[in-house]
Amino acid sequence: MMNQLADAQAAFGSDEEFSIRDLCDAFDVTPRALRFYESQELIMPRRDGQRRIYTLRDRARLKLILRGKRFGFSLAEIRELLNLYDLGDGQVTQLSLTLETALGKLDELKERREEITAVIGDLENQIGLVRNMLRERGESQVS
Amino acid sequence: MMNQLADAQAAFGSDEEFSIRDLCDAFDVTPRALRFYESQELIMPRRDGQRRIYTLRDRARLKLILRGKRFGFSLAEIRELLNLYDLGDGQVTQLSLTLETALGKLDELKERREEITAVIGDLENQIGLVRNMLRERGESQVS
DNA sequence: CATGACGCTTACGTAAACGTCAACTCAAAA
DNA sequence: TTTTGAGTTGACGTTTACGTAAGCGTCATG
Repeated sequence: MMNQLADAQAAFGSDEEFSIRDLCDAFDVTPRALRFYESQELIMPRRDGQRRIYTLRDRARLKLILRGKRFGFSLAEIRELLNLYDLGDGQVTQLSLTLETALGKLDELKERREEITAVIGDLENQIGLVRNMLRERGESQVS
Repeated sequence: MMNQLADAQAAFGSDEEFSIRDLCDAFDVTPRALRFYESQELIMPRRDGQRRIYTLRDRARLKLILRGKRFGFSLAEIRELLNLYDLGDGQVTQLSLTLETALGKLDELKERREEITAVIGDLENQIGLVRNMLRERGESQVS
């Protein structure tokens, strides 16, 4: 029947807390993956007894994890990136050192963006070529 | 920067050839990796007896392979991309079908570029925050 | 009360992308 | 001619990022 009642506790507690399933559904990942990220110290949800409780902050971290993966970063590298974002939370240790790391990562990211731009350009050229071939042969059936 | 197609076509009529070591040194990969890519049909150098001989076209393909990897594409996906570039070489089969695939990949690439731009923006914000914290605390001791 | 549905941990399995090592070929150098 | 150096083919090992199955606890509903 009303499976939503299962969310009753979360509803009472707060609007900003999520079960493992909530996050899985929201980001299309498996519980196994989330537990694995936790074992790798990428997310650290608090516990209600055994059960994991995720906050909005955990959500944001997960978002970054999945983004990082799409760019070919390893989970270890992603953990580094995540640590950079933690600075806003009040941690002050070795701030300037971390700043260096951040600037490095920033350069890396910008270089990657240039690369992807180059690939996009090449691919657009190729597509132009193919379109010409189709036109010349009068076989153009695609927009 | 010249695009990959230009590189590949320059190979036409040219007699520039490379050993496996040449390519390894040029792109900082191991022979094992190149042989593996070959087993996955990403590069197909011709043989002089047993030995592999790579052309400029193979070089261009390798460049694309390594780029693709940096963006988290699997070798299987990269093979698809490479096949798109092969069209310039005279293959005409199922042109319009391939065009569809190419357009799809193009969208995917553009979306990734937007994502990476977002990440860059976030990181720049974080860096700004850290710089402020350093300034306010007057603890900026490391360059 | 029992039966799922969901979650937990522990542990082994797996696919991708190579690394590593052994054993061989083959041509050039010593 | 022996050695050396570069290249080759298996075959097995390794790391990453999970999948999968076993076995258990916990509720909420039939």
